[in-house]
Amino acid sequence: MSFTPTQKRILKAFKDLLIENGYRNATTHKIAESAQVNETTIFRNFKDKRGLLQATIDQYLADIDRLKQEQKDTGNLEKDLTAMADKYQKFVFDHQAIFMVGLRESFSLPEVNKDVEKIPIHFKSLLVSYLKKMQEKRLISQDLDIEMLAMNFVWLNFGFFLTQSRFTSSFLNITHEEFLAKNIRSFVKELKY
Amino acid sequence: MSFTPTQKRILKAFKDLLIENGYRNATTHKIAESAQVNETTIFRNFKDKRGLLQATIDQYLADIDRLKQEQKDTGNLEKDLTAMADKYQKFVFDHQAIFMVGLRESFSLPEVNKDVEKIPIHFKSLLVSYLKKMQEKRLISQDLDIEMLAMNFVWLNFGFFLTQSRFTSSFLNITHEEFLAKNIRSFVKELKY
DNA sequence: ACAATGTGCAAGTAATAACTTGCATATTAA
DNA sequence: TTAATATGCAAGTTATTACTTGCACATTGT
Repeated sequence: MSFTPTQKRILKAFKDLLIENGYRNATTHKIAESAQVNETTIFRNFKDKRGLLQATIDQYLADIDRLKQEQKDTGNLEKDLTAMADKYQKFVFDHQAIFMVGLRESFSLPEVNKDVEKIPIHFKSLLVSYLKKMQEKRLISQDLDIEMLAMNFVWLNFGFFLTQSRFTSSFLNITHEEFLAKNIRSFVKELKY
Repeated sequence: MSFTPTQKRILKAFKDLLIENGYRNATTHKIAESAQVNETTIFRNFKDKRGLLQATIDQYLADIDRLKQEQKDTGNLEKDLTAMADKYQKFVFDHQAIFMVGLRESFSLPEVNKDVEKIPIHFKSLLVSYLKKMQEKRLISQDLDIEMLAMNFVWLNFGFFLTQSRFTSSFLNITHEEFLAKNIRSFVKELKY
């Protein structure tokens, strides 16, 4: 999992092209051009194009494990939920390349799709267990459909992220900070007694 | 805008492949196979591959115009918002092919992306004007951030649709009906006094 | 009955993309 | 200083893909 400077440049170029064109349409020619290396250097370092994808997935999976470790609740709803949403959004942003591939090439690369699916699944279970704990502590209303609220929050974040990343209209887009501040406050309102 | 049975079969096969593989990776060979016609028949009917895309876009644009026409409010918040969400989701579902292409090939086919962007833009402005009207009629709270709530609703629907269409885990997915029933009720709660 | 129209089929073309190979050259490590 | 290692470069291979052409055949309207 440690890479030479050349390998890092190649992987960076590869990821940029994944975001724009997806795996199948990211040509080794363009990767080489963007990384400013000779095309053959790619094959010598990563064996084949699949090797590039595998290296990217390996980085991603290692990072998911790290994400699952850290977790600290304060009991302050707005603060905790903001932190969770922020963490989730930042993670998806950092791994945008593999995330987009998992979405758009879900049919041709089902393994990648399975790996990407792990994010919303983890995010949802994180939310469910957090909300249940808050219910036990009597900090939020007792008659809430927690499963639904958690999914609601996941969909909202997912929808926001994709709108930001795929649409340019300012009519649809706000800043990450504004999203966190306003939308989470409104979500928290739903939870209170 | 009227097509022969052969042309309809070709367009159907094309759209199915757009959903799975996107435009660039939908090969004329596979389209022909799926439509059970000879590959040459495609070119004779639609000139080139771009012609297939254009025909699909034309159908989509005509349908968007139709969507913008129909609009009937009852004043019943839950009913109206459910109808809107339902209409939006059904529309996106019907035009999933072009919708997915606009998302995943936003860099290589920016024109398609622009056309697809029209949906959330229209959906948002529909919601904003509806909520403003309800505010004037004193049917919902006066101190609401309507812009934000409308976008919130758009993101929620968008996130739900993509999760449904791209992820298979039952942990993340519920039925269309359940989504409408539960999530909209919860959204309506936020609006009331 | 016949002419137009649409489709199937076989063959081919030109461009692109993922690799391979062989060799020259530059950098680094003993 | 020398030997290993990494990279650049030029050329080529193989497969795929969008698209073309020419001809045979079948359906349909007059």
